[in-house]
Amino acid sequence: MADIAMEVGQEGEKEVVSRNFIEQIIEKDIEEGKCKKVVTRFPPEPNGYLHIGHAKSILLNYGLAKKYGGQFNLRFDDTNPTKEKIEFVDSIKEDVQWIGGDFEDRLFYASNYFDAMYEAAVTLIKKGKAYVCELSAEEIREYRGTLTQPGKNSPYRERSIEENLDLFTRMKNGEFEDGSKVLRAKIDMASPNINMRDPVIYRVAHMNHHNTGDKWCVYPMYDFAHPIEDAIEGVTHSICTLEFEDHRPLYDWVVTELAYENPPKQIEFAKLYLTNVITGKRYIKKLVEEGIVDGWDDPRLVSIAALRRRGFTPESIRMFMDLVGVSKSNSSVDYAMLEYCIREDLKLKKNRIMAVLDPIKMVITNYPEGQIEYMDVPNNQENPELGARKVPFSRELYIDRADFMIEPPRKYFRLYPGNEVRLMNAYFVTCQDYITDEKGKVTEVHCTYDPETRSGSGFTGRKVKGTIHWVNAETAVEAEVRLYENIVDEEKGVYNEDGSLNLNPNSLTVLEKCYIEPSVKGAKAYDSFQFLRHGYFCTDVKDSTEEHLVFNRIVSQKSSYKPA
RNA sequence: UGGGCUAUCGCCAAGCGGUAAGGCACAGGACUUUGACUCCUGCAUUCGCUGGUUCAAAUCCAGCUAGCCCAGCCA
Repeated sequence: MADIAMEVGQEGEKEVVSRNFIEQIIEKDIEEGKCKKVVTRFPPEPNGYLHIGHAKSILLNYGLAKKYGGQFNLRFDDTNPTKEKIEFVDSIKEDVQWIGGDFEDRLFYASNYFDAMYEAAVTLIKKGKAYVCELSAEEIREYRGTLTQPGKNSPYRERSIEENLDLFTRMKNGEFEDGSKVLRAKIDMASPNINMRDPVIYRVAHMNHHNTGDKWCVYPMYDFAHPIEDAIEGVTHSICTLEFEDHRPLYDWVVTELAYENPPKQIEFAKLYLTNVITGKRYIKKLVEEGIVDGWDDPRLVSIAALRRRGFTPESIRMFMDLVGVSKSNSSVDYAMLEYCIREDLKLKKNRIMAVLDPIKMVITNYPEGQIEYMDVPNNQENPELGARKVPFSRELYIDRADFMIEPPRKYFRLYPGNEVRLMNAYFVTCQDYITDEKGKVTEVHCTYDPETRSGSGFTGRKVKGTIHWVNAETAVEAEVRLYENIVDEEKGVYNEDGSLNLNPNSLTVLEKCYIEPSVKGAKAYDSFQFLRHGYFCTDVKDSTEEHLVFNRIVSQKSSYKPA
């Protein structure tokens, strides 16, 4: 999103270039010589899979580094072993790369800086700026005061430097139990900003760390660790979300007390919220853990893995982030904007095939029995570069139930008795008759075709208003189609107030006996394409086989047909 | 009188004292071998509210109002 919104008008017109507020800050820093080379980073904690909200952060940070010729790092902020797993670091690496956050060889771990952080803590103690506190967690909370009342000093606040050094060393050496002692920064218990009321900066946790194993039993807290991580890597602009604004004074306190030469600067921006979906790692996590969805990449989610499985492209997500922009106001972007981006990206890029979701048989009564001809069908009508294919056509076809009506409403111009339509890429057909079962459900439609109207023949004798999809009955491939919808909508939310689940009952619809063109049989051809007359974009998923295909619906195109 | 932040069209979002960009959505129309796509057209006399400064204010000042965040030994 760094190369966002640049519109150059006609010659002579003024050029409109807009920059987001972070770019303005960076450009000012560069101008003033405060920053020679821009360094940004994406610092996830490996405690879950990435979702679309993270994509905004990744692309923002990456885009900024790229725009200003700087560098972008991926760094795991793994300072709390209780929540982190190697499974998550692997998935995060993959997702960051997939989305286009190219960190080259700069993959870092906060846990690799534990030695430096420990030394930094010792430095603080020696400066008289940190002390070992033996208050319990509850007591610390009580001493902290409230939002409206100041806190009071810990009785351990005035220990000697020597004693603090000794105690901290022994904390590191494993002499104390979890929770018995913490190291605190000595700042101001009366600060109106609660984060400055002698925050805990190191805690004891006897636990195996996914990267450092059993080497440590003391771990730094985020507020202390993060600025150090940034400073070590030479990060110039440490971009994070709005809820960390109150932490900035502490961030600055740490880099100041530790006297880093070119201290990084924290800048906050608003998280991405999307209508109609569940963002928020903890909710996604809950759905996964409770088995409500079939994993982190369930297509009903908006994790990056799920978006990938649904057929969203990295390009479409990048375009989306460009359109969304960056600001400091909490906002919720309309899901329609994401849909627009995937339509825009796929429409010239992917094959468009014919398929019927709910088949009814069509018999062309004046077409010779046993004859098959192969129609030339462009893979994408708007992009000849994608080539063409041969699609078999014969006397018996399947069309979609929605494309035929016995008694059409006004302005319906697909098939109905007496009406003529085009079978896409084939002939004009006119409905002569239809057959229903005992319940009145249509089972067969009988038509006649006009040989002169073959597609590509140049026939201009008359026009039809409707064009419908079809599939040759004998050679069609049967498929199972799974239509996925986002798991919640905006109003209801995933969970009710009492904690019960509020699952969208239509979040997954399985359609059996759908028919797909035979010419695209074979899994590769199904990698994301436009599907059906109104153009669902689909992609195959892991269980595709020769005769049985599974699709995820990504998004439907707009349809301007509205029955009366 | 805790502190911090935000407020411009249904949804995002430019704008940074000189008289409201753009995109999505929506609504008309043209075109059409996908009712798609494409192409035209329309869509904020007004910038949360109220005052003030100024020749001129969405932009500066003051006071309100609304929303979000903060009292983890999470990040």
